[in-house]
Amino acid sequence: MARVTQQHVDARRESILDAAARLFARKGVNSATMSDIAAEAGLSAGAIYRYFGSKDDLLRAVFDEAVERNERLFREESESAPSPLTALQNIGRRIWVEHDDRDSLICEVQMALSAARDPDDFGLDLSRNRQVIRELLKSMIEAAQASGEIDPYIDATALALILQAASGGIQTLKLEDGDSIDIQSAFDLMVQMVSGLRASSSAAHER
Amino acid sequence: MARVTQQHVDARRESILDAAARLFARKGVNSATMSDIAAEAGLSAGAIYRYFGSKDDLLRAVFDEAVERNERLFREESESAPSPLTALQNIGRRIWVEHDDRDSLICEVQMALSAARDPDDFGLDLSRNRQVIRELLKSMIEAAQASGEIDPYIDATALALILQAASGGIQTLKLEDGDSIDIQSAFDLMVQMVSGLRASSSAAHER
Amino acid sequence: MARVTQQHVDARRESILDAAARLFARKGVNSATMSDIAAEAGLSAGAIYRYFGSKDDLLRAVFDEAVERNERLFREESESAPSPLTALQNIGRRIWVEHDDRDSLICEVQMALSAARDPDDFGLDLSRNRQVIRELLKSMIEAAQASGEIDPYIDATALALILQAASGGIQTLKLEDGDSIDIQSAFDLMVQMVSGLRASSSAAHER
Amino acid sequence: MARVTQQHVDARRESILDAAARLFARKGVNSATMSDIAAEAGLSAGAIYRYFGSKDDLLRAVFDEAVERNERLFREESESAPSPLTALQNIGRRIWVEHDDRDSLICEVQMALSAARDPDDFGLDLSRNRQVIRELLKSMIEAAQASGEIDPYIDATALALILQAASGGIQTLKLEDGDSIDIQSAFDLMVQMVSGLRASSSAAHER
DNA sequence: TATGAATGAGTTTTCATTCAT
DNA sequence: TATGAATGAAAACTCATTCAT
Repeated sequence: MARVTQQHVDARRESILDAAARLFARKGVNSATMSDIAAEAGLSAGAIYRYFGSKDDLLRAVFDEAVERNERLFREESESAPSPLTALQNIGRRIWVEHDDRDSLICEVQMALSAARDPDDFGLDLSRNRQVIRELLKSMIEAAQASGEIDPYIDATALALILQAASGGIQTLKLEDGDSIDIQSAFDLMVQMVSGLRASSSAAHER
Repeated sequence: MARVTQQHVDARRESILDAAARLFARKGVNSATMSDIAAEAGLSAGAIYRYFGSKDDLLRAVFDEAVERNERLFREESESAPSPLTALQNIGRRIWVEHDDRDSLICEVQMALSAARDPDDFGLDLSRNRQVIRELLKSMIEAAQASGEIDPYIDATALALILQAASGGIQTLKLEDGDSIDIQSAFDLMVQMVSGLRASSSAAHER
Repeated sequence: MARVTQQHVDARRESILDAAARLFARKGVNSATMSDIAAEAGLSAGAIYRYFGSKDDLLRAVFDEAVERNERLFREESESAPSPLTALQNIGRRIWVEHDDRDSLICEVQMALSAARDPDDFGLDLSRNRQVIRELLKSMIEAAQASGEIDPYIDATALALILQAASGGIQTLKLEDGDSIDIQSAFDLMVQMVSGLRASSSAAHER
Repeated sequence: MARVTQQHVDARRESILDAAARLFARKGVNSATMSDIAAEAGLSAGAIYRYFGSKDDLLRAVFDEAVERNERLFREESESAPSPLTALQNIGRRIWVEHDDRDSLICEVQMALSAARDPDDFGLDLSRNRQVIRELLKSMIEAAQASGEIDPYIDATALALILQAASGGIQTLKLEDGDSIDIQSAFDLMVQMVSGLRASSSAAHER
């Protein structure tokens, strides 16, 4: 296998990362053994160590990739969308509705991680990442408020938190109860609820 | 030793259950060791086995209790509230805002469980439980629609799913990022968004 | 085993330390497995971890104890002996001739350690310890020179090095070829060689 | 490929043997991995197996070569030296003072081996080898006694043991504390101590 | 009943060895 | 011949569970 160059190595790395993300999300970080992951990737346990120094390294890599995907998602949509609200909707659609196996992991992995690990280890990074996302959401909401798409009297921070919570929750439910759920309808309704905030503006700032 | 009556036994059982729930939520099911739990309950590791046959039994008991609490929560509120929407709001408030350590576990434990276990074991029960909750929510929403508190053209199933997802997500965020979050504002906004569905009804059923 | 107090715990710790020292010396640090050590101590592998956090901890403990024994040996003899040379001889005798299994490990363990480990880990401590011993030997030799027991023209540093080398070497040989060796005669001759340095003084400082 | 002749194969074998000896001595037999050795020899791990059937084979080969070098050392010196004592001194000098990396391994390797391996495997050979060396030393000492260079009342066996022990010990110290040691002075003193045995003869056999 | 020492099965990790290229 | 990816058999370590006290 002397000729199996970088390309092959990269592909392997990817497939391990993929398998790990899948299993971390499915079984939890602790329950997913290196053997499980190796099997899922079509390898023996020991082989993984050629690509990742330890289970923790692998975990970190999965996490980093999830973070990166998330950022890319936000960046792409906010750059290409015609308006802030549209951007928000597109991001929401991609998280709620459209997704391959890999995309769905963006949030699950983080939740699985946080549920399964000592906060001292990863917790800070996870928490920081969630906060960053919340800030991004808040900025987009404020932009939408500035452009008149969302009621300016709404508490942007609170809305960002709700969107994050609902998205996270939906990911978990999709992952676990996948078949018995009609995501599309839920997403449409969510959009409607956010849009509805325009009409109810007077009620809002009088509370 | 005959004097160590049922009362004492029950108290011990309770405190173990309590400690277990706390630790399962805090560290994840796998990372919480029997010794951890015993220490948290003020016992030695071996003693737990007098009250629960195995860690799995304990896990199951914690789960069952969480389910039971959840049911009690719904029952109490729907019986005492003056209207369906108020009931929903009260339930929401108790889940989002008011809660002692124990209550906050209602959802976390479920998430922790689902994140940490092989779906073959617990998954079905968890999934079934979540479905039951969704049905309950749906019934309450439909009741609110019947009484004119919520726009009747709204998809009750979708709303139930959103409420469940958001509540679950909020629990996780509270558990992990607790300090940096303003739950009360988020809850108020959530209430407003659900209420807002009344005003936007015409838009909704024309989609 | 609730009543098995500190005394029992200490005894266990001792016996594990004992077994570990024996096996480290006999098979080398790497080849001596935790199971080996446990078996030698009459335990299962896992049990050791109740007393020592890791194999490295155990190694360190064995090392520390060896150092301590060594120091005690030097201290006792140099305090109680009637003269510096006698002290040196007594120390020598205890290292070369008299010794139970445990004492013989004083040096072997250090050699086994150094032979089997990455110098980055333990090497510095080992080296420092050996240097300390050499300094002690040198001081004793100089005292003997001051009191006229050893030729003052002898290079005390060089003699200390020789004594340390010979003692270390002897320990290894004893450990490995034990039965086929007549230690007593070798020790007597060594004493004679050191004593002989008195007579050859003139030759020495004329070189 | 037919051109890659015996010459090339032998050179490769030599360089692997060299690398292995160096690493066995430096890191210990267990800690030196086949990859380490291969890298040190400028090869890949798998390639070694073209020259040595297994790590154990390689170990054995290193050992055998060390033995052979040792024997050659003794043979050369005892043949070329003008007198038995001079031969002993020359051998000593080559072991204590002069040596390239490879020569210094003569003893270290044996010590590393013995420290790192189950006595059942190699131990016997090692022990036998050491005994052979001791016998050689003894013969040379006896020759020196016969020629009047060393006091005939000295116990030749005991002196051989001391020389072997001191040489072995020195090798270890040199390997590990190399820089902080003045070998030359120690060697000179050792020579002096052996020579001194001439003068102290009367004292010796009267003890 | 409670303790906590001990066991043993399971998990991560390492590395000699094999083998497709 | 040489490579280095992959395997698989240990070895370190963890922890649910048992049991003598």
